[in-house]
Amino acid sequence: MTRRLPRSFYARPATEVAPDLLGHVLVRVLPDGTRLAARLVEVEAYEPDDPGSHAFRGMTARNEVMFGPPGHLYVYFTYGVHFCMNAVTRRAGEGSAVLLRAGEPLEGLDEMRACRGRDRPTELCSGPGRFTQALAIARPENGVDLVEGDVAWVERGRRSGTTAVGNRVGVHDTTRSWRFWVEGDPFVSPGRPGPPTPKRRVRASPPRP
DNA sequence: CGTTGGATTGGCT
DNA sequence: GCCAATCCAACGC
Repeated sequence: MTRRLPRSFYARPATEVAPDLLGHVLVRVLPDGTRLAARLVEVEAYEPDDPGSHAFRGMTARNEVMFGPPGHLYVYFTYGVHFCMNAVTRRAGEGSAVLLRAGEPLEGLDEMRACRGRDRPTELCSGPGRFTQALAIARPENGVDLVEGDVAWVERGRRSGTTAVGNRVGVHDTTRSWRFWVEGDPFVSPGRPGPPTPKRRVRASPPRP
């Protein structure tokens, strides 16, 4: 039996692949052979007809990997400081991916600490920018094959806990609740302004005294 | 061609 | 709670 998730796993809508990824293990092998691993606990889906997606306005040099075949890593640079990584989903030409937002460190914690400059396990892979930094994933890793390559892949892991659903972080769209995480898992990212669970609509403020 | 702001984070007021 | 860091795609003129 093989532990690695096959191409067919990724060749589905991101909204299906995303929750299914929770519990599986992202493995990253550094150039020197060091193996790092983290259990996925928080992801977000980005679909073709989705204004919040980089792919929404068509293919560009930046997002071309998103339009390639499924099972590849789409890495992009943001805020002039950080990298974020995604697993490409659906079929070539469609433009869809799952953002890997957080993981529980399993192997290579000291290497991750060196990359991150932090010690606490919850500060290693809990957040999309942190996650890529901990695994030493940046521009050179954009486009790597997660199914046949030897740089990074996803192995089958055990599903545990309940899957929670909410709005995506930093995406101003309350109609697509495509963020998925393991309920109560301590390695889920803090999500700055507070985890974007479905927002309540607030009524006009009451009369002042 | 200039401006704006983002699938973020960490440090400081 | 606020903001700087620091690149670049998207959009307006």
